[in-house]
Amino acid sequence: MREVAALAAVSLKTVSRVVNGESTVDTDLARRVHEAIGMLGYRRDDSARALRRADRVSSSIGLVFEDVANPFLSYLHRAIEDVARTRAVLTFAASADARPELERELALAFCARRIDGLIIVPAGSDHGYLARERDAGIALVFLDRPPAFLDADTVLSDNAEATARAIQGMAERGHRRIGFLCDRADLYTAQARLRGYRDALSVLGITEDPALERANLANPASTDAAVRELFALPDPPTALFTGQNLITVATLHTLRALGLHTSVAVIGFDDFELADLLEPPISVVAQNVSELGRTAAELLFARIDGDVSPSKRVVVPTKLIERGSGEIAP
Amino acid sequence: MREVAALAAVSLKTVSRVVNGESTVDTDLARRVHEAIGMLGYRRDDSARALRRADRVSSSIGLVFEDVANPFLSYLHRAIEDVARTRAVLTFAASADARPELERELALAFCARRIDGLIIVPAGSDHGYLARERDAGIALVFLDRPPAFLDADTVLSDNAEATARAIQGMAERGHRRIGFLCDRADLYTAQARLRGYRDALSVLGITEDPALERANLANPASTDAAVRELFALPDPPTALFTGQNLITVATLHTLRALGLHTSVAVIGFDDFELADLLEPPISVVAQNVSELGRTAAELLFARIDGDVSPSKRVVVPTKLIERGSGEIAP
DNA sequence: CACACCCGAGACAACGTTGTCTGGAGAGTC
DNA sequence: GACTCTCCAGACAACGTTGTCTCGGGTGTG
Repeated sequence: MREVAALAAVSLKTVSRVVNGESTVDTDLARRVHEAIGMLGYRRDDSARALRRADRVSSSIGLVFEDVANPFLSYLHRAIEDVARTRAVLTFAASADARPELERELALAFCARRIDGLIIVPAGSDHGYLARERDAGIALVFLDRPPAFLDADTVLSDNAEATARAIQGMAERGHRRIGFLCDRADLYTAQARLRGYRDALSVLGITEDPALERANLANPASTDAAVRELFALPDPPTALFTGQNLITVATLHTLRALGLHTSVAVIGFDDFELADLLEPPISVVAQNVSELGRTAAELLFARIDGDVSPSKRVVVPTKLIERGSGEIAP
Repeated sequence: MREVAALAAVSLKTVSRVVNGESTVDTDLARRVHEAIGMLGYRRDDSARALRRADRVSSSIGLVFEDVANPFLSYLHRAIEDVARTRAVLTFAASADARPELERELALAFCARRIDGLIIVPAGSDHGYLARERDAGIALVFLDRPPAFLDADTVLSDNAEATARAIQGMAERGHRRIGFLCDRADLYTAQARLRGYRDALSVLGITEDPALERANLANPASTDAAVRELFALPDPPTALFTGQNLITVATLHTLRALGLHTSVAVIGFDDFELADLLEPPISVVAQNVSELGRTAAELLFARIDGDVSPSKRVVVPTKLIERGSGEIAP
């Protein structure tokens, strides 16, 4: 910038004005500045700019996800980015691997770079540490799962209700032994979906069998083992509800290996690519991913724009898509 | 920071030293500073820090992709992030939608935030504008596709060779009319794979039929139309090669709709989730995604660490996975 | 005891930018 | 012609840090 000013024979401040498109600059000076910028390849340093500007806006937001490669989350990422782009805001993303201490580290690293806002799909069990960051002016939105020990905007799917409806549908088709497979039991989504499962059984007057509930299936191998154990039971399930996309996929592999894919009913939480081309086509509880992402981004930007109203909690409805696998009779 | 210094009754510089873990601070003063930090919730501003530090390192890198929600790219994202994390480097990501002007805008926006390096999966046809950024000290690596009008490290798959091998395999099984479906013809990957297709036909002595080559399939709808047109030909293909994961998936939908999924041979470029559970299981040319991402990240960090050797071009081998669909006889 | 040496703490300036204020030139008014 | 007003350009300080330099006090040595 100093070099540009020297070459154009103007002051630093005039360069700044030209770069920022201020109209109060003489046409001739502006031309000289533009020429100098072209010759030197000068580009404004946006981080220094954010440091100095009165509003401290960095035009960037951070995303803390479990894994950017999980299709559900990468679609969310994209949906959020689409909203951010309309405001010329860049998006940071980081994978916390469902490790609370890493989640915290990443969230704080984002804050230390003075992003304008943070969208978190939390795995941690205490987000109190973010209160200070929010007080420092960083907008916060929790997505897919609510925060713990912190009051902040939250966007969720209707996990329990949707699961309950799916279970009821299976029961209406005659299933009495419905297996339930889910993610780590300390995650809100796993808990909520398990609650929906239990509520439905209770309403239906079906006695819960703890042997049919398998949680903490954090990887394909543990899911595979769990499915095999379920079907090694003396009285195996006739239907399965899988509480997350990766678990659904792993379960399908195992059912195929066991030759049970056409005889056991399956409904999965989360839709996934090619579900309709499998044999049988897979029924799912589909989350409205773009709506989840869009809503979270819009809440975030409203806060960034100065909204100080009480925290909001938005529940985005899911949709049961019956493709065949969920409608298999016992 | 000023408040911390005042509360601990030390100078700003001492706070800085404590925060940065320098050992030349009196234990008692350090304790007072830590207490003050705890009481005030102070956190260092890493953007101001990067501005002032001699090495100008921001500990962040940028990724410009076509779409962070494309599974191939989101896995790449993850692979790169894994390397970055070992160095406590944060990862920005942005989707350029294969729009060259947006790609340029995003790349420059990253540079304006003074990231340490940039990994680009390019769609643009001229990256000369990045020469200045590289001269300004930003490391650059091109991934999946090479840069145009710019000399920079590049990591690629063996697109043409892998495609040619797949086509040869199909020909050895008796196929003479093999359709080729690919992405936008201005993308390097589409060109390279098309070249492999043509080279193989030429080696095999099969006359090219332009009617069997369909490029510019940028979305599922155009892919669907192209596949239907191929099978409306008087002499339709007996096999298809699909040059990209999204095109493969769209093609499978259409083949199923046409009832041709068990009679037409299909090999797709890029592996994808559930390919093995489809009927028939889908044969693919699988890219070594984690190796691609890891290699790109390692090249980038080598540059960031000061490597000034000539540009490297790394080709990562792919693997043909024969699952059934590619081995269907004509 | 005098001297050199070392070490820790603070003062100061600087990173690249922008908000604020001032000054001077030109135009407009009576 | 003197005054005011307007407008544009530049000087200066500041954003939150850290590199460099200086200074003072304690330690070790002859």
